[in-house]
Amino acid sequence: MSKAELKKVSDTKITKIVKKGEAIFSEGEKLNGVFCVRDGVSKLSKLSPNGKDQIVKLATQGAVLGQRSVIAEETSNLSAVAVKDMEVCFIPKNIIEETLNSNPDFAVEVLRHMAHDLKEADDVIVNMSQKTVKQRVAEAFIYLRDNFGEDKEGYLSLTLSREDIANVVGTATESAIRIISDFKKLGLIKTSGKMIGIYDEKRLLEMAKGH
Amino acid sequence: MSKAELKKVSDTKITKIVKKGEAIFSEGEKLNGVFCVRDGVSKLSKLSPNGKDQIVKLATQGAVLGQRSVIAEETSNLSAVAVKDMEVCFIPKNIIEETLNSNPDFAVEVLRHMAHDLKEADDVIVNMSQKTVKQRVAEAFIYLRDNFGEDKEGYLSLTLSREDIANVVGTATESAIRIISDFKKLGLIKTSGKMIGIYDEKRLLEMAKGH
DNA sequence: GTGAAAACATGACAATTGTCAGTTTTCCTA
DNA sequence: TAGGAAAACTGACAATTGTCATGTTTTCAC
Repeated sequence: MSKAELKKVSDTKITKIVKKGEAIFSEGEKLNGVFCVRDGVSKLSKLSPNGKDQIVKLATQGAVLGQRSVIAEETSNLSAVAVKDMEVCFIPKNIIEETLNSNPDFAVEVLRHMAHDLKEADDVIVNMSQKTVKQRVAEAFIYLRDNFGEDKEGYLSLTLSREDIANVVGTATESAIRIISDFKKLGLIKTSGKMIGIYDEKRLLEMAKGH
Repeated sequence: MSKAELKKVSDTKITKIVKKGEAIFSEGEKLNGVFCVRDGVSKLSKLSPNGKDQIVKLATQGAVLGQRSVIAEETSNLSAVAVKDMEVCFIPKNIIEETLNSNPDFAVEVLRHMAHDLKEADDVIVNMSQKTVKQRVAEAFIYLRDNFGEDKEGYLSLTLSREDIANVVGTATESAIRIISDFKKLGLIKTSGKMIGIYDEKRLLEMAKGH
């Protein structure tokens, strides 16, 4: 089963609407299938012992949620909550398992995909531990632009709350807000309400790399 | 090919000795196979832009290194350096690929393994971003004890330099050293040269969770 | 054994980041 | 569209962490 075939399967399945703020699944939940994202954006986060949510990944169109847990036959280690109204479809566990066992190509494709996720996770670890909050915020904006695009006025298409930005970056909401203000004063970005637009990509990139 | 069969294959291969401090492979290198750890311990680390090394994982007996890169057909995103004399064996890429394509069970097993690694990576991300350095150091000692054991005098079997400890935890070497001194003063651990032993596991665990 | 290099340790200080306690703005619903 | 809740913002301060400079101990090759 190729990606195209998988898509075909997912096309035939009934899709479900998930409104912004609603959960698709929660940490610790046993999943009996995976979810394909047809539209919208979901944040995948994990609650830390101190009560804060760390966002580990943002998933959009084409992403598959819950794969890891279904394959490892474990409860989910992450929660999935929509940050933009979503359309998702569900593929039951047994279909996944059957296909995995019968079709090596499919397994290898999933494997490749997971290998890629693992590399990304390694990169996040290094960023988290070796970069300053300011650098991580700068990087986050570039990431959001590259992955979700911007509208005609130059604002990021994906609008996250300040709290969500802080949770992506792994810092206190107040710190994130302060840094956003600083960036605005420095002319690196512009804001309008909660929307954020990149003005000076070059300097923002320099900032992300550290001066 | 089951894990046992894989082990058999690896047993027939010529093993190589890697001395403490020597590299098995480096970041950016193209790998034409994977390495099975027969004995010893390797650190998997990634250089951050500011020149510091972040240790992402410690691999010991039974671990397979380079899997991710071979599967994704990418250069390695990590360096592997021995922190304790090692014995490793090499399995060429083409054998891995053939087996992956012909044997669904093998692919599924590798998949499971990678799913597990991915979960661990998510946990590390949360720890890095949401815990204090002190909490992370405490956690590191417990991790080292649980995964590598301790000798009869109660010292951790795996002795890392203070610098390596700092690189696991993602902090400055001086900060790590200071915290180790504090823990010693508090009676949580004992030290003898660079060796470290856990005295009060309960309080160390409390420390790791945050008070 | 001995001397040099590396690793460990400590002090002083500055920079970063978090917390708490508010005020202002925005957004949504009735 | 008014009113109330949630989100965004700001200031003051404390805690954490990094940096630099320096002294001490350990390690290891000769």
